[in-house]
Amino acid sequence: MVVAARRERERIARREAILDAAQELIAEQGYHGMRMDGVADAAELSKGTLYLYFGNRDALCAAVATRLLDTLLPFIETALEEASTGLDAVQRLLKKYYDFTQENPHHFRFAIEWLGSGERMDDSTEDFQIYRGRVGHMLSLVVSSLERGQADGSIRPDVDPLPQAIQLWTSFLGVVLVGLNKEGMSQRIPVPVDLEQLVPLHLDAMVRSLSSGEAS
Amino acid sequence: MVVAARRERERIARREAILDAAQELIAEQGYHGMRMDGVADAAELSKGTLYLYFGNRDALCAAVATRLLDTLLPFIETALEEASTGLDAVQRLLKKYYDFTQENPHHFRFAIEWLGSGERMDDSTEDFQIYRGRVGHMLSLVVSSLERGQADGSIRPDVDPLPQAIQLWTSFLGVVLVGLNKEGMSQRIPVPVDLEQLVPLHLDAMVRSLSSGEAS
DNA sequence: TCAGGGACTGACCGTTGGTCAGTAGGGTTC
DNA sequence: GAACCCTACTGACCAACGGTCAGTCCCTGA
Repeated sequence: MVVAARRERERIARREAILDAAQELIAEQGYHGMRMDGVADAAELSKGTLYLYFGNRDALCAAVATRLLDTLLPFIETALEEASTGLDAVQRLLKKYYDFTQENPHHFRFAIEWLGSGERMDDSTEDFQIYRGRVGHMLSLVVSSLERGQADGSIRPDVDPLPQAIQLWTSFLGVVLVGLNKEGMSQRIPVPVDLEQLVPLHLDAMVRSLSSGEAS
Repeated sequence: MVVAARRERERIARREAILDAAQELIAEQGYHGMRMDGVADAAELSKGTLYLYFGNRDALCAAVATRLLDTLLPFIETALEEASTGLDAVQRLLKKYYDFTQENPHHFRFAIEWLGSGERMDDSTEDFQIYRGRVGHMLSLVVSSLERGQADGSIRPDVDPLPQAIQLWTSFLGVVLVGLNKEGMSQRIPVPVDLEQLVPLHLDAMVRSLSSGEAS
């Protein structure tokens, strides 16, 4: 059926239009500032229509997050190729992710909220499953970098790659979370400190703890 | 005026009653599940009255959080006294905080949400200022432990205590955040890993990166 | 020409944080 | 002890927002 194929194309195009509208609103207002009414207005659709394309608000957020994360992946893959050792690859990967959070702070906040949400956020929708898959892929890149480091001798052989990758990832999340709100945070954390140096400091700590001790 | 003194006592008692109600609801339902109507019902007051004692919902949450954090401090102080070295003190402190998050997961989620909230959460109220002060005190304990470690030689002398304390704290936040939802997280992170080992793994990494290399 | 159905609409609903005009009653003043 | 005042408290009300659904429009295929 030719009609069915055209319908499918139109459906995908409309979905993309909704995503465009949502992404722009999120970039302006953050995930919390993004309203379904606002997306409907921006996409020139009624609110009800949004729910024909996305299960609920969280699913729409997840779909936008997936889009954003997909723009990051090529950069990370390039960085991994350019790395001289596995340990170097881990550093470059985290650095690239950090740069990404600086450009897309709202995406990062969404990810953090999801991880901390307990049962509050409905992540059973298909769009969320897809996002989850992307996160899993990112983690697998950390794991393989650790394995690469053990193969080339730059990373301690007694490291267990999978749990260590999670440790690397999650500890990095906390550092970035605080480093992200440099302006507001200096009031939240009632101590005078330059948050700009936090990420390099953390990367240094991670490298020290992973390094086999061989000359780099 | 005797009357004024009694009024003041009554006011404090009522405030405590509201805090009791809120704290119980938070323990049951989490910070997000806590409703102002629910607190009013539980405290046998009208909702309007709550706003005579707390600037807004966030302020009430912060006041409960302050209460909880205050129960943690003595345990941490004891742990610091029992520590043999500064490096040991850092480990014990983080471990005690971790135990606290296991017992009070909702408090921890609130703290994370505050840190990541950007401008969303109104933390300008007096109750929030007080909470902020408590957080600052916790951080100062990490700083002094690092200094102690440099004095007794267990921690590298080239560590800068204040930024390093923030790095320790924030990286720990991320690890605990993920470790907290052990059940749900195993579906969020699409990788099979025992999240129970995450915190020890992270503590080990932190010790490796801080240690001066001297025998413990 | 007409029946079928997919896409879309927008008025409506429930929930919830926050507001404010009004009330009750103990304290103060004369 | 009467009149007044002031503090604490009330609860009906509002606006914002995620989500729903009966109804409409129009393309398609017979």
